Amino acid sequence: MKINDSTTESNIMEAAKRIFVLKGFEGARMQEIADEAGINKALLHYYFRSKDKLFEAVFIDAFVKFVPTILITLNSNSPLFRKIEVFVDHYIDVLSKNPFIPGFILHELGHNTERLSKIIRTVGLNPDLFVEQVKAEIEAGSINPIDPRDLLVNMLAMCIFPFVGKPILKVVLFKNNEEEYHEFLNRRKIAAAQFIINSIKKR
Amino acid sequence: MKINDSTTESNIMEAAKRIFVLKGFEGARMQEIADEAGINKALLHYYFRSKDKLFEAVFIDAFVKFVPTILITLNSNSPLFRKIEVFVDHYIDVLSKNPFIPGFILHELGHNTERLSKIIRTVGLNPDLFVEQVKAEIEAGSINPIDPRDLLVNMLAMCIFPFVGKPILKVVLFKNNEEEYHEFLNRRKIAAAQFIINSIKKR
DNA sequence: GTCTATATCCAGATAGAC
DNA sequence: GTCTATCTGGATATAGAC
Repeated sequence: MKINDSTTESNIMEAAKRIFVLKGFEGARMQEIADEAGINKALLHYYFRSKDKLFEAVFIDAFVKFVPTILITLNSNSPLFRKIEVFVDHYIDVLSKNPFIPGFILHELGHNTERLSKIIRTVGLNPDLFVEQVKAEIEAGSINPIDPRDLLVNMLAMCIFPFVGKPILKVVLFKNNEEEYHEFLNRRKIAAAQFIINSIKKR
Repeated sequence: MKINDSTTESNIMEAAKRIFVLKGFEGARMQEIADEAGINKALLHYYFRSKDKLFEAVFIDAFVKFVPTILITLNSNSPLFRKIEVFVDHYIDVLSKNPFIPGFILHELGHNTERLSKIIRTVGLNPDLFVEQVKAEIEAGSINPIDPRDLLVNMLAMCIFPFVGKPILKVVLFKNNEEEYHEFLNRRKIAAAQFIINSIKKR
């Protein structure tokens, strides 16, 4: 495991991550990354041979740091409703601190499917445990029938969409007011979980 | 109103839309657009002065053609549950035929907020009627209490996320199998509406 | 390891013939 | 209106001194 000392290499990685995440691969400039890291372009190429290589390093790092730590809550052994509450709360919390990550990952993944999708497989995201848990609840008759994968997609959608959709939501629903948008996000930590649970709860 | 004859100008617009939507502003090349339109670069600049101008024309066109025609179902005078069903069905249907549009609009909007957000305001998306309808239902006691804006966000999220999240969903949930992903989308036209209605329905 | 200077390439934009 | 040829700027990448 690599330690994140304050070496030049990790400086570059952090700077590159900020720029790439904000502007995307095509939009980012090596000059800008160099400036952000407080060094010059030549040094970027000394540490990472090319823009492509630097990007790939950054993308893998961002992906691995994010997606699994979030999905890990799915593999806990909490009861389903509690798990949903924790998942939504935790997910929205993490994304609030890194609001541009989901757009970044989804955009780059969508424009480099072949090259980057093997990264996903390498990380090995496994929803099986969650799927089984939901199936068990359905068979036990404690929740309404639903395809477990649909449920998972819904949970992801409810958490991620407010961030990728921010520019349009802010204008259309929140008078372009950053404050109102943030209140919305805070409410959402509870409201979204409630919405999901309400839908599958047997009453 | 402009008629879409098969003039050179509209040829360019259509070609540019395909390329821009697929690759984004930064990723698109004027050469590629020219090839797609079966003409040469110089002619692009003859009709639209610059890449910026061409992009803006394309973006406005895509935005205006899409967003309002979808949100129009929100302003019909159907009863709420029926409205949700129609909205979800119609929305997913339209997006299935134009799967890259939401990612395109959201990405570009997020990277050009100042410049493009006035376009949103110009189009004038107005959720007031829907908001009032939901409020009325809540006061009448026919659905569970919910912030109408939250409900709208949830509806959008349930429809849009499967498309922007396709690359990751396909790998993680559908064995990288395009066929399975499409079955998922088809199920979803009904399942998503059901999920939403279940959540707010009083029982 | 880090810098300055430079090479190389490519994309957007223009000139000008037809 | 449409083309070929060309200009120009900017971005990635390399050479080579320190």
